[in-house]
Parts: sequence; C-alpha cells; structure tokens
Amino acid sequence: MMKQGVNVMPDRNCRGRPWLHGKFKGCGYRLTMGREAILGVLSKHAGHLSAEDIYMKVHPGHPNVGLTTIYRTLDVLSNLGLVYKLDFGEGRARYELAQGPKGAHHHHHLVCTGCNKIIDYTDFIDEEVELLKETERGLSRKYDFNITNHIIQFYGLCEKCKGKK
Amino acid sequence: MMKQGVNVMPDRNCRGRPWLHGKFKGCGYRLTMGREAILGVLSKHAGHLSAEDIYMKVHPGHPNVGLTTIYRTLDVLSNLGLVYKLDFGEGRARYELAQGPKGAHHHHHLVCTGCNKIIDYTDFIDEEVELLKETERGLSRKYDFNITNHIIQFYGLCEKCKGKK
DNA sequence: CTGTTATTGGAAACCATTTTCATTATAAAA
DNA sequence: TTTTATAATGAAAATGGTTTCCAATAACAG
Ligand SMILES: [Mn+2]
Ligand SMILES: [Mn+2]
Ligand SMILES: [Zn+2]
Ligand SMILES: [Zn+2]
Repeated sequence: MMKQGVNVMPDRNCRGRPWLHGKFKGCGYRLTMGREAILGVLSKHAGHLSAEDIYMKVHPGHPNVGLTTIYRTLDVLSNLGLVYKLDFGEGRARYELAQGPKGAHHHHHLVCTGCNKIIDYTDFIDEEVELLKETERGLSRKYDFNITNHIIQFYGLCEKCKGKK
Repeated sequence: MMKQGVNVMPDRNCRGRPWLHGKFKGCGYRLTMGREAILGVLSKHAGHLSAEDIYMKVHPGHPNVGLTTIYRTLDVLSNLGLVYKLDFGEGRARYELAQGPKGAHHHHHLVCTGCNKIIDYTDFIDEEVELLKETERGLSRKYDFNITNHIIQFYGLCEKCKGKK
C-alpha cells in the first residue's frame, strides 16, 4: 500500500543499500519494483532462500511479481556478484546476499543430511584462508588455471539428527 | 556376446572387482547383467560420467538396459559408498567410482567454467588433509556435528578458456 | 527345476528452471 | 510533462534431468 514506488529523491537518500542501486543503474539495468522487493527480502532474511521461498515472501506485498521475475532477478544479481547461488544437493538452488548490509562476509557451510539444516561458519577461517590461498596458488601454477571461486561444504548429521538411527 | 552371464564359479574367481560382487550379494542385492555392465563402464572409464554417458556406453553391448536402470543402479552404488555422485553445477549429476580398481583415492576437483573441463587433483592433499581434519574436528566440537563428508571444488578458467574474452 | 520376489523397461509423471511472446513500465529525451 | 525506445514483465508452455508406476521378467535359494 505504500513505499512501492521507486525512490525519486536524489542519491544521498539511498541509505540502506546504496551499492545495489548503483550497481543496477551503473550496469544499465532498470531498478524496478519487483527487483527492489526481492532485494528487500534478501537483505531482511538471513540467507539460504530458494527462489520459491523468496517468491512467497515477496508475494503478499507484491502479488503481481511472478516467479519468473524472481529467477531472472536472481540471475542478474548473481552475475553482478551481489548474490551467491548455492547448491546443497536438494535439487533446488538457494541464494544469499554476497555481503549483508551489516557486513556479513565470505563463509563456508555445514549441511545436515538428516534435516537439511545449514550452518554458516567463519571459525577456523584464518587457517582455511591461508591454506586455500596456498592451494589456489599451487593449482593455478600447476594446471595453468585461473581460479576465481571455490566451494567448501561439510556434510554430516546435526546434534538432533545424530541421535536418530 | 560373451561374459554376460553371472559368474557361477566360486568366490576366488572374482579377480577384478571382488568387493563389488561381495557388497552386492552381502547386502541382498541381486547381481544382474545390467548392473555388471554399469560397473564395467564405471571401472573402465575415468570418472565424471553422467547417467546418460553411462547409458550410451552400456547400450551397444546391452541394448535392453534402460536409462531407468542406470539411475537405479547408480543410486544403489552411491548408497553402498562404492560410487560418488558429483555435482559440478551443470544441471546433471556425474558419477565416479569411489575407488578405482588400481587404487585411485579421494581427491578434489578443479572445474573450468568456460568449457566444463574437470581436473582431479591430489597435489597439495597433504596440507589439505591436515587442515581438513583440524577443521572438521573444530566444527564437530563447536556445532556438535557428526561430519561424514565434504565437498571441495575450485572454479575458474582453464588454460584454453582464459585466453578468450 | 520351481517359487518367491527383487529387478526391469517403457511410458508417464515430476518439478525446478527456462523460454516464448505479447504487454507494460522504466528512464532518457524532447 | 509528454514522448519514445526498449528493458522488463507475467502467464503459459517448453525443457530436461530424474522419479515413479506397473505389468512383465529374471535372479537365486531351496
Ligand atoms: Mn551461508
Ligand atoms: Mn574426480
Ligand atoms: Zn539435522
Ligand atoms: Zn576451459
């Protein structure tokens, strides 16, 4: 019912997510109502949302935004590097903001194969980062590869699921 | 047109893949023609085969084995831990023998996002294994998780693809 | 061999994601 | 503000890997 229009005021009013606006405009993308709604959902809720999760959260306030637009927008965001597309082997992709407004950073995942619970972890990241850099350097040299990205996921059973047989 | 029947001789004759036979029988699975053919393809060709890849390799010798059986058998093998089901983000699963007959071991993957080339690497695995163990121990304790598995993949451009703009 | 039942092939179903295309809305120009 | 070019959209249909169904078949214990 309100705040559905594009923000018409000058740039200094872009508190909240200035970079998103900038990226969009700067790359020739139009900042639409649907896209703003999707960005809103992504920044409001902690990550790991599926396209349909996002659709269902956007829908109440924007019943005219279709699932197709969710997919298309996530694709754009993903290509812009603003969103990570994640695969936890469930047969559907999940998405999370590359950097939360309050500065969430790169992290890896712990996935429970029992209940699909997903834990973000940044612990041990110091040692990991060190070895990762070393490994990437070695692999790049050895295989003449230009490494841009990596996936590290640990699978197992969470404290609840490890009890059940 | 030969060796299509189940091996009727006693167990010492199971040269080649004794464990596979043993696992199958031991778990109550029947060792069928189709399953043997699939195992044959998996052990003959280096990993990273899709279900359809396998189907096409099995088909000439066994035109009566359907794609459905390929999927079902891969599922069984995967649950028995004899085969790894891999996902390189192509929208289809790929499979590789957990342990090749000549003793191929656990390894990680380097994936080219340009041409989908996949490189197995075991280099640097000493340091990786060390850190992995340490990380797993820490994560297990901190999150009360029972870690059974991990995925580590590096993405980038291979020497051929990094040239193209 | 025979009987039990795990396994099979083929067709249909499934289901997340993509494509198509006519319509609409954004943002720049006038 | 009005006009204009075209990026973006929604709905429906298509796609494509994987699963499910089910009647027919084959593995193998006895
Ligand atoms: Mn996360
Ligand atoms: Mn491999
Ligand atoms: Zn769990
Ligand atoms: Zn390549």
